[in-house]
Amino acid sequence: MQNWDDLRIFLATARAETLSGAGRVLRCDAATVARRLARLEERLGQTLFVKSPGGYALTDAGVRLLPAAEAAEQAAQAAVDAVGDAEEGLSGQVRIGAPDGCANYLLPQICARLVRDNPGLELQILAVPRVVNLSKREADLAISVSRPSGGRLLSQKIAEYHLTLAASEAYLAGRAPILSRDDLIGHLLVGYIPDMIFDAELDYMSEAGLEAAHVASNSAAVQVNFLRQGAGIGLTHAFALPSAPELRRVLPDEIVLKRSFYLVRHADDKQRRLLSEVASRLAQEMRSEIAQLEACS
Amino acid sequence: MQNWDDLRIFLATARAETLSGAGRVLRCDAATVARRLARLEERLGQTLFVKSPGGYALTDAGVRLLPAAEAAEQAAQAAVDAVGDAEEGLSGQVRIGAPDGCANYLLPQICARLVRDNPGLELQILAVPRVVNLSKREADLAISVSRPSGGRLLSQKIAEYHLTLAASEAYLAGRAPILSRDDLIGHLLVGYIPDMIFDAELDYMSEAGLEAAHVASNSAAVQVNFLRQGAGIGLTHAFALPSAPELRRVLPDEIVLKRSFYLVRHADDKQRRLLSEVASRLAQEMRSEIAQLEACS
DNA sequence: AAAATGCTTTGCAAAAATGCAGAACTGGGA
DNA sequence: TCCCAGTTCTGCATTTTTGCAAAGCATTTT
Repeated sequence: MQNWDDLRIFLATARAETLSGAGRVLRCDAATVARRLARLEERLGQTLFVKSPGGYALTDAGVRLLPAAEAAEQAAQAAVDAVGDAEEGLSGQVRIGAPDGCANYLLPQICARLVRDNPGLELQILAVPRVVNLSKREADLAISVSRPSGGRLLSQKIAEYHLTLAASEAYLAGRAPILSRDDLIGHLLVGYIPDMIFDAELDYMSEAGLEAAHVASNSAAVQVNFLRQGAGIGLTHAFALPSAPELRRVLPDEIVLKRSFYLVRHADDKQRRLLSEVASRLAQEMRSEIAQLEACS
Repeated sequence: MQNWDDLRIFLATARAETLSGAGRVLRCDAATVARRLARLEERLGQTLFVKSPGGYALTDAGVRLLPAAEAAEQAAQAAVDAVGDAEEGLSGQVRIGAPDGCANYLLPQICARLVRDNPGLELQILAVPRVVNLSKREADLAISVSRPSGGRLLSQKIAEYHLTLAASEAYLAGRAPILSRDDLIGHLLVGYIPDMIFDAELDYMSEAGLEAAHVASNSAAVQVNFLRQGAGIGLTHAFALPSAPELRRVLPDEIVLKRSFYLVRHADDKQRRLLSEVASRLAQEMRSEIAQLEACS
């Protein structure tokens, strides 16, 4: 292998499945990516991608090459880890994928504390309305509402949290008090867009025995903002309520759903001290943050 | 890590311990090596080498980086292996280190056959008057006369061979026939340079009860050429005799030393199909070659 | 059907990396 | 003592690589 760096370009392209996509993550022009891939193919004497205006797709030889390129990525990561954090403090970059409720109401303050305490640390929050694809390296760490199914992934349960019905004071003021489940009939419901529920755990409404939402979003944060605007009643994360003072719990004792956050990471990353440290502190901080936020509402 | 290829330069320099040495194996200028190392150090924010006109020596950070760079090398090798040998035939480059007796009288014909049968294959024979350093990647495979002591090395016994006393017809013709060990007294002896014996297994002479050599070389092949020129009597590889028709065995039944060749390779290379294949064919060919050559003399 | 959006490919100018040659330096041997 | 062989370092010409912009294509949207 004459130039190990071409493996980096190959890997990015295999993941992005497109020259321009690879160029974005590599911070270079698509033309450069194309030329370096061409060089790699020439040197290996094998065509690695089938090229089309729709993108680049791996050939058989390409998929054979993939694991080796991933191993090289591991090594490169290990390299920066090896020289980086010899002394105290965490340093480096880690990207955390999370469902948007968590990303909006928990991670900002937690990550802020973490980077304040570790000047060399760089955290990125990737809020995605779907389960984040760790295998494609969209993120180093992912927070999920269920254990991952398969793949070479490690998962650990972080914390439990609760969902509760809530609505704005303004909305409730103009209507009859809600004292039992039956009083919910006729109310506007805020919830998920049914066919965009990417994880069965998010199907709150049917579990709570509620009908489909009248006002819906794929984003938990948007739903909260609906509620704040008085759009109706909806199930939201209890830990989101303190940041929305105009919201009141509805039937807090009757309707309570319990969920858990899981932290999942790639099995190959087990050795990476930085990730292990961030993961453990993240879990710890999330536990206390949830406990505190849920208590004060 | 912005450029994985810099790890390649780093690794070569760490092994060569000198910019110019690294430049030679990398086939590029020393200045280039220096500049790329400087870039790598800058990007990692750590100084990797202490520079002196005597060469480059690893710093602490450098030795921490070393295993990661080696892992990257593994991955790069796996990459070329992955795409290279999908179909029939072996292809790629493998360098075989061997003591010079083996390198001269066995490997040439064996390797010639191997490359003839596998057009994509490229074999290099590294004849060294010492034990070849696999850890520094001087060779992919090594043939040795003893099992390696330590390190992450795998070894397998290939074949037994024999050493016998021999001298040229011309030399013997002018002297009294040698019928017993005692008749050797007064003869000129050809052997190894005592203080250049790099492996105890090569200390034939003392084992055979012979005194120090009058004419010596560190090379078994040179010793054979001494014998062919009628310089005296010496212990040589039985398999070398067929290629030297003017040599005759001396006391063939009384003095016979038995030795073995071992094939040793790096433990990290266990996965590399090409190396495994070459190793096994090499062992097989050497066995039959030795048997054949020793028989016809 | 036509426009528009995403992609790849290509040509060209700018930027970066490389090789070369020479200078400066060090250590070892006659 | 001087010299020699080995190294690293530096400036410059050349080659290579890169980014940009335009062009070409397929697919989807209007």
